[in-house]
Amino acid sequence: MPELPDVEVFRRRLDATSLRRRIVSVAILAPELVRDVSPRTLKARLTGRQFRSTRRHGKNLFAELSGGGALLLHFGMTGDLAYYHDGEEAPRHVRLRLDFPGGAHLAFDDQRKFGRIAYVENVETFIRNRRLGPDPLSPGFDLETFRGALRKKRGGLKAALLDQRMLAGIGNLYADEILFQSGLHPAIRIEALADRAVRALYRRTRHVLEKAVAAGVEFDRLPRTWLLRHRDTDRRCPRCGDPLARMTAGGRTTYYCSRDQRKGSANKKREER
DNA sequence: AATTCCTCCTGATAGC
DNA sequence: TGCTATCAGGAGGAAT
Repeated sequence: MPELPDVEVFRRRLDATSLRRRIVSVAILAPELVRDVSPRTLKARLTGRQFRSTRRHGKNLFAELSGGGALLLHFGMTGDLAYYHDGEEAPRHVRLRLDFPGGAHLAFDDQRKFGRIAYVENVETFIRNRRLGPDPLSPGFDLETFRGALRKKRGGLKAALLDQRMLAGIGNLYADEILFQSGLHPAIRIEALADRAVRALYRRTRHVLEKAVAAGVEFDRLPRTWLLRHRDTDRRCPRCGDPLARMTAGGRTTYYCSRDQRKGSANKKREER
């Protein structure tokens, strides 16, 4: 589930609940999710410390520790970050649990166990080594940065949007949404994009991600004019009412409107809102 | 370099 | 009701 907007919501949740509180104990319930360090080392790095600040790059959440280093969480397909107290219902698939004084807990929940838990010494180094592309909601993400990212890739547009080395943070749902709002076909070749299309794509990328964050990723609060309100319900284009087309792009199920999302430059200009 | 396929894991749902 | 097949908001690796 978690794409950039979800992870941003998790980050804010961590900020609102768990900063500057002593981690009194740590439970690693799924040691196989721990990467790069041993579960034992991770536990030692966390116990007795506190989180000083958080950062996010794409779908990666970093909780920076007092005394250096950071806990890295990647949420895979089904990850969630929950905060709860003793007596409240705990999430069902807790893989990592941090305990704070007074019976408060921060839990990494992940049904399918595709998530990752790690300790990183330096956030910048991690991002560089991973070759992650720029984060579309970071302050420096301007049109030129976007153009630069696109230049590194060729081939199908949606597959490129999903590539975390081109841009970090876009997943299957938001890729479809961005393409829909940009009026671009998922399989259009990057090298065939007109400059006007590149600019629309840039604007829509930021718009979609910002609005999703602002809505707290509650789909009910997003406009019905958005594709993602329809892909699991009536499967009709909110713009023209046609049934949505379905294809595979970048190895993922893709919904789009074959009337409103074209490969050529024949699109008539439009932007909602 | 791009594309396709497979794999990791668990659960919900559709179809028979 | 019970069974099986399919699918799922991620991503890394292998083969072509």
